[in-house]
Amino acid sequence: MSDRAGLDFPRPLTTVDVVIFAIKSDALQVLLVQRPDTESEPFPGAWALPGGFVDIAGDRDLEACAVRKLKDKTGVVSPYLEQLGSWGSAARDPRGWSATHAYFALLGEHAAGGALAADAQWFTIGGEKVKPKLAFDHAEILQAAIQRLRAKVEYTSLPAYLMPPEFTLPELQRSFEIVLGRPLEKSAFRTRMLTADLIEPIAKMRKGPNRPAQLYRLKKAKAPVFFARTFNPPE
Amino acid sequence: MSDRAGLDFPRPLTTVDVVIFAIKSDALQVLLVQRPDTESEPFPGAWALPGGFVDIAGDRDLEACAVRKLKDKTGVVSPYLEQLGSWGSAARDPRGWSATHAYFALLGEHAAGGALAADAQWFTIGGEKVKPKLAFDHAEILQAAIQRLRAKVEYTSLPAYLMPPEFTLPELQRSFEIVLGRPLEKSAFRTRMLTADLIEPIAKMRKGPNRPAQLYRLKKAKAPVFFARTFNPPE
DNA sequence: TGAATAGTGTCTTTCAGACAGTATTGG
DNA sequence: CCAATACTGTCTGAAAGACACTATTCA
Repeated sequence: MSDRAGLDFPRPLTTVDVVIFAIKSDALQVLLVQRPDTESEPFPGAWALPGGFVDIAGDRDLEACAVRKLKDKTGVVSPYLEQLGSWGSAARDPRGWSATHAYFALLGEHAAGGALAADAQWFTIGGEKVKPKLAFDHAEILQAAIQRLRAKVEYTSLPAYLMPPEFTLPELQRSFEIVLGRPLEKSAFRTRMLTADLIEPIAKMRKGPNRPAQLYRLKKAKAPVFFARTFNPPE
Repeated sequence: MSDRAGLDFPRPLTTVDVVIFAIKSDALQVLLVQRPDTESEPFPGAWALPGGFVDIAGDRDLEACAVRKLKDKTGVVSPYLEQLGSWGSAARDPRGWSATHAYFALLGEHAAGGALAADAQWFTIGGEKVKPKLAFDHAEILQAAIQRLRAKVEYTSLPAYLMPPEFTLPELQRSFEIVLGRPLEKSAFRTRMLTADLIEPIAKMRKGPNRPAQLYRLKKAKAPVFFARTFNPPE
């Protein structure tokens, strides 16, 4: 770098993309948007992660930009937003050297049911991907997000953010199991959750054709809890 | 985004910074570089993380850019390089909206002793920072790197990358303890490491004024090992 | 009363924590 | 033999795995 603020060299394109997860229909799903079907845009008509260019006039920082894009597509703000990583190379965008800052968000089932943007749609995750072929390197980013989510669910309380405001312990366990793709032991799960200072019972029960279940809610402004052991370490 | 590749809007500055850790003099240290003392540059004379602008002609991708900056300052390539996160905002660089992609690298004690660039120097880490006031938001990035390193050392084998090619188990344990800032139990440490399929004994011993210690080396091209429990979970 | 699901208890296993005890070198 | 450090063994405790058992609702 020379002196006198020599900033007249070409700069990469800078974008932010958000991997938005929710549990719908008893499955882990991700929100995708369809790219415009104009030939002048890269990947016309393809599905992609919600995202776009950083607006240096409007976005104060990267996270604000991610929140904006999330809000644009879902109308809600996520209870959990974490930076996933960044991907930048000469090849990932045909328009030139570009770098994207990827975030991942967890939405409660209630929030995921609201009014989506017209070009947005939920897709079920199968294994570590989704059926349609994704634009750019978004398949790779999505895979990283799924791996990160699965890894953290082994030893954190992240699935709590996928729940509606009131939920039962069996429902919470089901969310863990959906993300992990394997069953968990009921009693170990219960003691872990109840000793974690994460949730609190409310004076209501979930009724059904069987024994009612205690309803809980997340404790106020609760950051994710980290456990000292993973679940059920697959040998 | 309109059609016809309307890319003529202002782009953020894009940089890569690397937090380079090594153990020297029985302490965790980080490599910093001094910024040029010209008034036309931001933070003249201040210490900063090694880094700089992405060169869209020369750097194939972000990681290649990070490797280049690491090599420039230390002359070596790191056995471990992990993406840490990105920081981008209107305020962090007086020259305008900028985003940096931060990496962190672990260097073996041997590699950290080589010939540094003239403007580079090692600094001991105290707590979660370093004595000099850092340029930009680099104090925040350094703090995040230290927290990430400490957190991962609880349940991974990362300190193995801070070792020279041949080392004893007590030496490896000492590296864990330096990073964590607390002592570990000898026998639990040994069984954990030896069952991890991480290191292998070589036909040599480390001599001293006492019982010789078995020397080990990292197994070939070994990715970090994840343990199912943390050490010594602080209550 | 029985189906269904919620929730508890009990026994076992695994592995870290604590710490004592043995091993092997140089002086 | 002694100091010093490497290494092993043994007991304990905490939390998970497995799984049986009890509890409470509706039909």
